[in-house]
Amino acid sequence: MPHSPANPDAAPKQRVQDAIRHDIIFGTLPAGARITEAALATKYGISRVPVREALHALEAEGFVESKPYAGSTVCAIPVDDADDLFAVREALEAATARRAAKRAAGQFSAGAPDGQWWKTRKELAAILDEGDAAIGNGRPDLLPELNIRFHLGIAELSGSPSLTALLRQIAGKIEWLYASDLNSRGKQSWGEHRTVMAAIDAGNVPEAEQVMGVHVHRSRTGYLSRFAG
Amino acid sequence: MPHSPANPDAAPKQRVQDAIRHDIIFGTLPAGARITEAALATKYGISRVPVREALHALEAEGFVESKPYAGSTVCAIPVDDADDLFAVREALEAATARRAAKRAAGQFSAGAPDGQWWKTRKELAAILDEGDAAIGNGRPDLLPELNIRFHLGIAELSGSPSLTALLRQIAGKIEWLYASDLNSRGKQSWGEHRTVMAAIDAGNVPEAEQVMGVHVHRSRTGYLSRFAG
DNA sequence: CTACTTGGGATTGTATGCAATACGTTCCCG
DNA sequence: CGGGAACGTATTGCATACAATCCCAAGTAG
Repeated sequence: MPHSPANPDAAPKQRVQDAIRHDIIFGTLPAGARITEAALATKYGISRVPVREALHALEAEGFVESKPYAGSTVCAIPVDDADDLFAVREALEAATARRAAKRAAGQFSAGAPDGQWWKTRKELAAILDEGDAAIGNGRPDLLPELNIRFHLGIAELSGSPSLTALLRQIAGKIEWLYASDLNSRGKQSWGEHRTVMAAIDAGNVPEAEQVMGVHVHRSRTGYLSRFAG
Repeated sequence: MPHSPANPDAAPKQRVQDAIRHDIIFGTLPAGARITEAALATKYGISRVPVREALHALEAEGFVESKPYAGSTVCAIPVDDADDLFAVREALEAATARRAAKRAAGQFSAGAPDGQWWKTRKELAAILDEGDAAIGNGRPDLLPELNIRFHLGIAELSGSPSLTALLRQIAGKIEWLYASDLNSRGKQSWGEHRTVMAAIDAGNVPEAEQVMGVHVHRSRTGYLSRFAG
């Protein structure tokens, strides 16, 4: 959902925003490339206004940099920040997992079922199944996208928009890093997701926090060892 | 700079963005309040377009929530997220301080002085002096603003736009929390800033990280004890 | 030859008008 | 009297037009 390749019938602004981000993450738009609103407007057959809003949103996400009256350029891949980004992500996702477990306990027991919560929980179940199917069908290339959706889903379950927004921002950068690398830890990492989900469903707060922390930490060391060698 | 009260000769978009954020942080716009572009446009005597962009930026910052074709409302104060936000901030600022110290070592020794770096370093010195003066003159109310500028300045010194953007997002929320509370730990907390600065200037990487971590941690426990206790 | 000014062209920022969508209200039918 | 569907209003989303700003290059004075 967040960084899907293309949703033809979405709002124009969202469409071009996703398209540009995709082009940046996968290298079609290299770092330092100049971007002009007019060019994108003609390219996508829309006016400058939605393009402009998409660019500003991407600036907030950290993919492009704009200077007033001067134009926008593509930011550099934050490869030097990888270690620190993972460290922050560790603290952040430990918090989302802990809070998700806390809320889960309330959802399963008490008498005020939250429709949104159950919807997200169902989506997560579907994501896990899709991932397993992707592995079974020899399509591990689908895992990165599913991976991000899983982690954002957990953040949704935490019920904290603040934390979700922060994770969304970090996840974008991490997706960028992984796209430059070719993801590999895939299968083993994916299997750990069910452990996280189980801890949350059980309402086991400390275990949820700990398991998620270990999961993210492994992802971090995996990436760093692959990249820095 | 980031959340200044009002800069009359700034761009309209930036001006209304700061004004609205100020109104939200200091309670003029209460949580749940409906916001319409047209009303703000008349209020500030400008067109709907810059207002619209300001609102979208504030949505990315987590202060307002917008639904397509339905309008925007002021978000709730993230008081339940305080603990987690401080935890993430601890990891984040430990990273910025560490990287700032690492870069400082390079700046003082080697032969490639970075103009931007020195400019930020000078601004930080001015901020520290302003804070001392504010305390001396019995104006501790100026400290929260200076406090944020100091921490964002350290992030600038780290040379990482990713980390700076993340801190900016978190700092906005924390400023919001502190505004609902009335800041108190002020004076002692401010004094710790010179310790952080000294560690960075010395290029003492582990000490910079550790001192900043303790500083933020004290701020966290101080807030939580005041609020929950 | 250098430094400063002064144009032109390109690009973003803002204003206005129109189209698309959501929400509340009312009216009709059961 | 209750429920659901059509409708009107309010509000956002997009398109077009214009103004403000910046960058760069050419030209001129010293």
